[in-house]
Amino acid sequence: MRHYDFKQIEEKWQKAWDDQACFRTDMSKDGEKYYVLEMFPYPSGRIHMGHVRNYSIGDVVARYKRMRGFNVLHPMGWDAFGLPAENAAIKNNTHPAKWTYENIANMRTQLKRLGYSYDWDREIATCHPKYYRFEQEFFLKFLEKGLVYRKKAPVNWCPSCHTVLANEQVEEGLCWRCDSDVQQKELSQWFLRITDYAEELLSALDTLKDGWPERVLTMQRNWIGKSVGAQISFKIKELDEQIPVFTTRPDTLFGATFMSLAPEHPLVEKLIPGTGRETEVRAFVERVSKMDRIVRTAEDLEKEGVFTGRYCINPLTGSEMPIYVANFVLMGYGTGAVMAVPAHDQRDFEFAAKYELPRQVVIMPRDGGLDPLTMTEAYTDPGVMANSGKFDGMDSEAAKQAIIDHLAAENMGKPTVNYRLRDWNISRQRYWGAPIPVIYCDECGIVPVPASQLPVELPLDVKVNPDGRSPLPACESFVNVACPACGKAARRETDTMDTFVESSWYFARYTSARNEDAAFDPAEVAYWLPVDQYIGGIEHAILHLLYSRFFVKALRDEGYLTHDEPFKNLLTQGMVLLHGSKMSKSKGNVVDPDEMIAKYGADTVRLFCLFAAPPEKDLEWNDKGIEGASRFLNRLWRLVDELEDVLSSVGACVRVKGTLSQAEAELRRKEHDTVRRVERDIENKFQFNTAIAAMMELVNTLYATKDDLRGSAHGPRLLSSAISSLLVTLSPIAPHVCEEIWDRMGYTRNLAAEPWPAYDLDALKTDEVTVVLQVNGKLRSQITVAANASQEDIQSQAMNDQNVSRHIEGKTIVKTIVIPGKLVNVVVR
RNA sequence: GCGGGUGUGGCGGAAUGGUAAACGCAUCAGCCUUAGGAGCUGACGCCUAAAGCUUGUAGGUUCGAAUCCUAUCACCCGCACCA
Repeated sequence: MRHYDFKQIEEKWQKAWDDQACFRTDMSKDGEKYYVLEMFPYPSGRIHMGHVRNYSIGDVVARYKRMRGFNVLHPMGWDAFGLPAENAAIKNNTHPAKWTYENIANMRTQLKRLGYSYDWDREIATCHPKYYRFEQEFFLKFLEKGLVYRKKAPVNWCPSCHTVLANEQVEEGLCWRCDSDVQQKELSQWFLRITDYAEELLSALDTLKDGWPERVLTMQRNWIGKSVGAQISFKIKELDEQIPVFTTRPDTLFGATFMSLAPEHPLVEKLIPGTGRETEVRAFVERVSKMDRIVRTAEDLEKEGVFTGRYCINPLTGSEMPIYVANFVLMGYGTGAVMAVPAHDQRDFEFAAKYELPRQVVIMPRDGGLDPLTMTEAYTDPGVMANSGKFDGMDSEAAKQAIIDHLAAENMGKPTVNYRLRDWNISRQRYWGAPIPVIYCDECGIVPVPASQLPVELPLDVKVNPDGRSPLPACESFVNVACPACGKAARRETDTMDTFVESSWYFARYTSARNEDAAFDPAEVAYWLPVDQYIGGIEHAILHLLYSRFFVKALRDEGYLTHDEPFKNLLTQGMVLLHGSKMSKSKGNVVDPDEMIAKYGADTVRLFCLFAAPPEKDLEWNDKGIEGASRFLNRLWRLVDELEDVLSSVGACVRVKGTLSQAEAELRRKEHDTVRRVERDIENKFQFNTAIAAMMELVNTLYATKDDLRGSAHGPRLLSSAISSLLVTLSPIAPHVCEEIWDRMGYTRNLAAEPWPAYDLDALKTDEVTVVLQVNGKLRSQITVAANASQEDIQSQAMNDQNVSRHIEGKTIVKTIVIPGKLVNVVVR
């Protein structure tokens, strides 16, 4: 009796796979390509259970696809720039680079201990100059093309991180990383023109609908936020100015009775001089702009405003509309100005009621009955045009276009599509990031770093400031540089790029990870992309996935790539919970993977993560549950141990010929049925939990039959065959223990290189089947009949069944439904 | 408010419209053992003598519904004064 020494076994096979370069990938290999990728980790120091789950799912896919004959690319790397390195450097008085590379070394060891089948030759770290030099190259290409630009704009500022944030990194007014209150600040920053791709990013979501979860598509759709409408210009009375307005309801233009501007609107300062209302308006703007962001954007905030003293002209009615500044109008959406239609917009309705502004009904419900004087809320549905001049009587939906056409002809407006999506601010006032490759020259202005001077390396001989401010502006050797254009003294940009830029193209870099001359080898990248299966957490539904989609399109248009989308299929795995909440250090509810591996072994940890829940659902960690997983592998181990004499007597690669006894046929059937079920469950949405359940059943069957079969005519070979099939199908999930048993059974080739077994449909056939008998759809009995029994035969047997006849006695048989091999339903009245 | 999703034993979860609760955890009983936090065998939704009842709730379609449709409730997630 040999003990299941998982530690020794796992070390042995990890070394063997490594020594034989089992998982090195090569484009020239046979088979259809398959690129499976898990979201790469931030090197925070140690892996957590979420990583283990994510990478275990990916590894099963990779190993399974390899066994199915695919040429599989399965790489791993490190999202290595970012704030935590700086914070840790401050705390531990070290350097972010040292901290990061040490963490990478630690975590790489941890991942190797789990036996993942990565091609480690393609490993990348985004903080390495050989990685980010290509990012700088992209930046310069984008700059040349105008896809990246610099502008002074109000930006999201996190006072705690001392840096700006992209809109996507602000969650409910708080910094996504540290939960600090985000402030607005006016700064000159670099922006990527992601809005140029808004329409394609939206419409191409349709091409992903078979491979991406619905809710991720919906979140992206909402985030892009397309609205179709019109831009309309309102002339200001007594001033040579116009107010452009975006509206989705041009059909209500005749009902626009006043104008609302955002407090930050630049026109406000132009409007108020000479009206005698400067003090009041400025006080209001001041008060609103000082309000806490969360309070101000709360929905139940009372709608307030102040009259500016100016009027604009309704382009259709010619009537004067008072211009208000209103607290609910957002500068960041549309044009920051809203034409107010109290009768047909609830916010305008409330605002008008408060300030006693006129209300004009211009859309009537189809069944009439809308009284402007007694209405208690805005009527926002479509209807029939009224009080709208020549448009009266028209369907309001049709009138939208008609009014836009009319305005366009009069040069007062145009059809417009508005997006919620804003350009991506990629400047960060932090040290540990990729330098933005531009130089500021007093003579020449903004000068791109010449491509020949790339990479602009991040200087490592600096010390991070205890207050978190970037040390780069004070780093003379970095900042001071000769202008590439005129040669005079100039200064480098000291902002670095948002780390989401690095993660927007890493999946493509894996295809050419060691190429120092180009970001991507054209043949390699064309062969491998898109990623066939991407796996990661739902938290990246917008940020990373939207940016990556944008980057692929932008790089495509620069000629780097030929694909439109990066990720063909997306699996968003659930979180790993302990006691109902996400594991986190601060909550103190963390299960350490290393401890679990030491206690149960990597195979057991992998098995549990895959068995406890389907991949998309949250997984509740359960200390008893992992013991169950451990018990299963031990049971398998003991089974083979107990059968060692039998197995060694038949050797490897057995074939079974001849007529089988019933018990023998039953085991053979179970073997093939298990292969069929495991294959089906993996192919169908990666349902590893039910695949494992099927394999557990096979082990149970083997235990139940082994003593009878070890002495039967074909028993030994059937037992050997069933165990072999079990090992092959279980090996993607628990690779080490399977390799070890496989080896002990006398097979010489590595299990990792073994093809997936084919199940035999003939073996699945049975002589007899159980047929369920129902009366009026209710289960009454069951009978066993020959598998080839005729419909009539089954029906007559069913009628003769005692339980059935008891329930149909004295009643009229209306009809009888017979599903061959399954059930009989007798309908009586 | 808009959009997406989920409701099944004590727990995690299974069920191409066809025997609800596979597989596992927990629990209980028995066996084995000097001992066991090991292993083996079995029981395990509710109510039961039988019948009957059971997939959040109420309807519907169907010979037959956890599964399809309608309504409703609860919970989770995303966006949100978006003009």
